[in-house]
Amino acid sequence: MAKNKRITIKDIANALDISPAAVSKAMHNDSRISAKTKAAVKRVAKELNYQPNHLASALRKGKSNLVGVIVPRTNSNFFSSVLENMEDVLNKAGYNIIITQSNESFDKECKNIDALLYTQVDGIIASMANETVDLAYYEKIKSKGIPLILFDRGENDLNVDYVGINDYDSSHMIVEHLVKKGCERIAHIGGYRRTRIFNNRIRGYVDALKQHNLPLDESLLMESNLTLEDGRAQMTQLLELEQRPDAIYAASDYAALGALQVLKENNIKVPQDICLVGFGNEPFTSLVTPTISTVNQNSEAIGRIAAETFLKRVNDSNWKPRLTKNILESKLIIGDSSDR
Amino acid sequence: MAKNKRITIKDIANALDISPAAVSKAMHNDSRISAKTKAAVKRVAKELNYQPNHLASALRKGKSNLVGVIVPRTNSNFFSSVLENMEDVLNKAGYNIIITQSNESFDKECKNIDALLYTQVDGIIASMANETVDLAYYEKIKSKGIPLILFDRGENDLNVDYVGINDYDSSHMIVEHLVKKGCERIAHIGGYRRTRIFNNRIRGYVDALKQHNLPLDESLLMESNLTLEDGRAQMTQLLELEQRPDAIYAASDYAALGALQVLKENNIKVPQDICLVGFGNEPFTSLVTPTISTVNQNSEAIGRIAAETFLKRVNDSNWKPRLTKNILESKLIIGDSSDR
DNA sequence: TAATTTTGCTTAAACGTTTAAGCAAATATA
DNA sequence: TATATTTGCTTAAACGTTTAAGCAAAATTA
Repeated sequence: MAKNKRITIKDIANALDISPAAVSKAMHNDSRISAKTKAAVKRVAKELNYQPNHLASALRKGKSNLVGVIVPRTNSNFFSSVLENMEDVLNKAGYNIIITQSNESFDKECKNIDALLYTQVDGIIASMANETVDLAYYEKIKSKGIPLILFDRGENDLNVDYVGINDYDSSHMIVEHLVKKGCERIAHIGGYRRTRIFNNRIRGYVDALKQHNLPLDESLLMESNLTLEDGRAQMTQLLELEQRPDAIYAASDYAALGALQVLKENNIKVPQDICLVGFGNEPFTSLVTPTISTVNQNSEAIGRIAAETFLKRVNDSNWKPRLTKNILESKLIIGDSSDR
Repeated sequence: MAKNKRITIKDIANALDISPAAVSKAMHNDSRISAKTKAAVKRVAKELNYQPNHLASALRKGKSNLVGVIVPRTNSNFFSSVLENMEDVLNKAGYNIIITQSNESFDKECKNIDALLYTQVDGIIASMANETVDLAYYEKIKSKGIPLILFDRGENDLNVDYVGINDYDSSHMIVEHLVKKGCERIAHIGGYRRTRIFNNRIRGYVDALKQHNLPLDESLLMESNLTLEDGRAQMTQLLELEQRPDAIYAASDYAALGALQVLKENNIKVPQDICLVGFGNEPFTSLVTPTISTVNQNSEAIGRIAAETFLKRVNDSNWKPRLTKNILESKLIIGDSSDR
C-alpha cells in the first residue's frame, strides 16, 4: 500500500485521461458532466482510496465548514448533552465541530478563541467561563464577521444571539415551590452576581420573596463558586445562625449536595426540618438519598437551537449581529429533598 | 472596521513595500531577515489585526497541526480528565485537538473517522466504542500513514500504540481486597467479554478466585452494558439466588450504584452483609452513602502519555506502527462499601 | 584592493482544490 | 440546411501560505 503518496484529484484525472476540473465537478455532481464520466470518476476514486483534501477546498472556497465550540468543561451532563445535540444538527448540515474547554479560565478561553479563528472556523458557539469579564476577545470574533452564538453563560453587552433558559423565572419557580411547602426562611446559596445567569437567579429569588411578603434576610443570601466544598462551607455557616433557615435553594447541584452532606452529618432531617433544592439536573441528584429537587435546563433544546441559529446566521449573508435572545422553558424536578 | 476584507500577508507586504515572502519569514523569525524588518512586520500585523490563515499554511506545509480525538462520550469524569491533560500536552507542542464523540455507536465512530481524515488531522487518538468490532475504519487511518494511538478501549489486532491501565491486575487487586475482608462468594457484574478491557477484568476475577481457592460459580458471573439499570437488574437477580453472594464487584461505578440502590431497598447492610466495589472512580462514588469503593484509572497520566506518544510518533518519520503497550498503575480507593 | 562570505531580501513555484471563461462537438430548432 | 442551444469537457487562475533558488549589496577576509 502506498503509504506516503497522497491520492489527489490529479491522480484520478490522469487515470481517466480527463482534466482535474472535470473530476472535481464530477465529484460534486455538476450537471455539465456526463453520467458516464461521473460514474467512472467515482469508481476510480474508490479504487484509489481517494480522500478529498479539506484544507485545499476550504482555502479555495473561503469556508471551512468547521464550527468552533467553547464550553467551560465537557464533564457535566448539561454540557455534554448540549454538545451531542449541537453536533447532531451541525453534522446533518455538513459541518464538523471543534470542541474546546476553557476550564473556567479566561486565559484558556482567549487561547481557544485564537486557535479557533486560526483554524478558520465558520462560526463560534460558546458558553463563557465564569472568570470572563473582559469581552475584547469575543469582540474579535465579531470583527471577523463570522457568527457568534452564546448559550447558557451569555453576556448582553456583546449584542449577539443567545440561547438559554430563563434563570429569573426558574428561581421564582423554586421559591414558589418552597413557599407552597410551608417554608418561610429560605436561604440562597448563589453564584457570583457578576455572572449574568447567577445574578438573574439571585434577582428571581429576591423578587419572589418580596412577592410572597417574606423578608429578605441578607445573612441567608450568599455568593460562591458553587462547588461541593462551597456548598458545605456555606451550609455550615447557615447552621451557625441564631435563626436557622427552613429551606436551602442552591444555584448548583454540586453546592446542594455539599449542603445535603452537612445536613446529614448534623442529623437534620431533609425535607422534614429543612427543604433543599438544587439547580442543573446533574445525574447524581436522582442517585443520592434523599433525591435532590433540581431544575432541568433543557440541554437538548439549547444545543439544537444554538446550532440552528448558527446555520440561520451563516446562511444569511447580510445578517448584522444584534442581541437576539432565545429563552427556553426550564422544568422543576421535585425530588424527596423538598417533597413533604 | 473592515468586516469582510481578510487581511493577508500580502497586505502587510504592500504596506511595508516588501515581498510577501519576506513577511512570512519575518513572522517565523527567519535568521535571514533583519531585526528592523521583523519589528516592522510585527507592528503592522498587529495594527491591521492580521490573523494567519491556517488552511493556507497547512496546505502548503502538508501538516495541519490538528489532532483528532475520538471518545465514547465526554461526560464521564474519566474521559473529560483524559481530554484535559491531552490537550494540555498537545497545545504546548503547537497542536490543537478536535474532539468527537462516538456515543458508543460504531456508525458514528466511522463518520467521525472520515470527518477527521477529511480535515487532514496529523494523527488520531481514540478510545473505541463498545459496539466496534469491525476494524476496517481504523485500518484506514493506518493506511494514511498518520499515527494512531488508542487508549483505555483498545484492540491488540490493530498493532498500534496503546495506553491504559492493567485491567487484569486491577481485577485481581479488587478480589484480593474482598477476600481479605472475609468474602467468599464474590459476584462479578461484568461487561461483555468481546470488549477487551472487560474481558481482562473477567479473567482477572476468575484467576484471582482460583488463586485463593474459591470456587467459580457461573451464576455469580454476569455480563451486561454496565449501566445503572443493568446494575439494578443483575443485583435483583443475584438476590434471588438460593445462595446469595457476600460481595459484589461491578466493572463500572454506574452498575455498582444500581446494585447499591437495590441492596438498600432490600434492607441489606453494606458492607456488613454484602461488600460492594465499583470501577472508574466516578465522582458520585464518594458522594453517596455509603461511599463506594472503586478503582482510579489514572486518567491524567493516560491523557498525558497518549499525547506524548503521538508527539513521539509524529516526529519520527520512519516509525512503523506496531503494538506498543503502555500500561499504567491503577489504584484501589477503599470506600465505606467494602470497609468492614 | 580583490576575493569571499554573509546578509537581506526577491522571484516564482507549489500545496490541492474550485470555478469563471471558453470552446468544440452534439443536439435541437427554425 | 443553417442557426441556435445544449452538452461535456478544458484551460487557467485563484485561495494564502511557504520555501527553494537566486541575486545584489554589505561585511569580512586575505
